[in-house]
Amino acid sequence: MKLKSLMNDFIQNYLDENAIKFEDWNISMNSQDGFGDYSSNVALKLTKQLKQSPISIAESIVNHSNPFSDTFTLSASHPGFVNFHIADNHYHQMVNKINEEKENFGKKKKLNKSANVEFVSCNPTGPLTVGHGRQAILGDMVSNILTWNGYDVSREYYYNDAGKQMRVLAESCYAKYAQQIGLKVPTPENGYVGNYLDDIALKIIDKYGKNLKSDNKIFRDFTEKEIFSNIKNTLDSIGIKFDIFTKEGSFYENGAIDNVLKELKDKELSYEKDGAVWFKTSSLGKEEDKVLVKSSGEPTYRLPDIAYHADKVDRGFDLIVDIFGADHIDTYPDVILGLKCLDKKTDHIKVVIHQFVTIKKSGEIVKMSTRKANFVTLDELNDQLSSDIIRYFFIMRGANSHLDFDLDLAKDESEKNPVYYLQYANARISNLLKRYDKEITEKVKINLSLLKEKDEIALAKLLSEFPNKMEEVLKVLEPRKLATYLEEVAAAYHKFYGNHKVIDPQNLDLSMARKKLCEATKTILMNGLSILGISAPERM
RNA sequence: GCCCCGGUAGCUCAGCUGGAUAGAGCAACGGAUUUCUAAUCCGUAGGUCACAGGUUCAAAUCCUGUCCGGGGUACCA
Repeated sequence: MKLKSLMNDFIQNYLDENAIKFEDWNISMNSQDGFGDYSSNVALKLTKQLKQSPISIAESIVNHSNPFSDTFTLSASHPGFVNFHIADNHYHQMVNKINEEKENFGKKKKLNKSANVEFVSCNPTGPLTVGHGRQAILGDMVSNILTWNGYDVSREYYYNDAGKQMRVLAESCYAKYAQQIGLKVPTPENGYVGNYLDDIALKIIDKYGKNLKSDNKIFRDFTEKEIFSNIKNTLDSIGIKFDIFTKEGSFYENGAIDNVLKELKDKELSYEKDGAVWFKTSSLGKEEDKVLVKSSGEPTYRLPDIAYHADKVDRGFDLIVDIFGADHIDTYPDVILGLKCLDKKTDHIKVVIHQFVTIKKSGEIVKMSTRKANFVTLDELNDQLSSDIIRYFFIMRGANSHLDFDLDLAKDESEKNPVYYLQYANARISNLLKRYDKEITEKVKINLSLLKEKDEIALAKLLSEFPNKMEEVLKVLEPRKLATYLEEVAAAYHKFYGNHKVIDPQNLDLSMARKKLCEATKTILMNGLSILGISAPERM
């Protein structure tokens, strides 16, 4: 039944019968018509091996007997393509299949494989910014993509509540506290200055009074708790929940970090110099060695990260995905290298890197600096925009491209806003289906072979591609690709809708066939949108 | 200096595991509205795919170099 495998079988048959050994061909969908639905480059690729012109090879293939003539016919075209013309009947069957399988169409059965997706992983030193937002949305959608493809997915948030940054945070919070009660305590150098700390300081005064000393644990613990609960609320409001929160501190407590150090030392992959412990990365193909433990005795981020990843590998996941910002581009290879040194498996670790986000407001780019509290928080976006819009805008660009978040466009509730294009297609269908049931009450047998118009076949063809598309999306872990596909589906539907009347009491059979096509379209849109975590309203 | 990402229509970007005439949205212009929801559709116009070499039957796509933009390059995370 799978179209691609039939086409591949056809070519394979030809090769086998002519005793040709060859594997390196592909079959791709044609977006423009004129050359059939799919084409293969097999003849072009065989030119050298067979020492014949590509077009004559293509003609020979095309004239070979075709056991799948119910599904496709063939043609050859210059300079040597083998074209597959798919029978409408195939697409009719696909529409039928979509309608039978509904929300399971294109969905993979459980693989019995586990996947772990780590994302956000931001230390509780301040509110989430739009930069984290991109990562949060990306990670959530990647998780959904894996679930859809049969993985058991756990979403993990890794953070450090014990490091230097947290100490600075506590000092900054004390400074705010002291300032609130009239003491002249300066904000620490490189400290945090955001307004959110004022709120927290006030809460501390409320709850614990004005007599706390600067070294009171409350400043650290209370602040962390407050900020972390805000982070969770923010994530919650855009529909993101984590299964596991892992603290960096636990790897100190359970000795994992000491073990890493010991093992590297035993393998002579680390050494001491200037009071610090160095990772001998230069002997592993890197340009220079990296510090694992500072001369102060504190580890760099590298060491716990290695221990943490070793732990993830040991937990036995079949797939480990790390979603990182562009600032990790240079650093994650060190972690992978560390794992290899510990003889850990690493080829099942996939790293998704995304570029940074800027906010565009009134046509101008808002420059952001985290420490100076000159940033746009995710909450601010949340206050102004629906989670659908936020989700959609964060994947409007591929992860590897810089993202200008156009606030004015996002707020625009007109047709200029591309997110509505998808939702509108679904709303149109919903309304039409309701209307159909009101206007046509006669029972009619379903006969999809009445779908012959170009717009109908083009739409059905696109819908049939959904499972292939999801496989592609799985390979690259790139939600944008799915969004692009859904835009194509919506466009094909709007076009069909504009050119053809679905409800026609004069032609009940055709009405029914078209209704079925609409239902299939709705299924695809809803399946796709659910993976993106975007709602599919019935009315707009 | 080194590393990563980007440079495609006036603007924002798809396309990039090489394939046949490079796509979409916005903006511009012209049409469709007694509508199955016009948040839509149809049409016109708009391109040396940054530049230069190379590989190939075939390059926006791969390789090398150059230019421009963004980011990274800590005993910060």
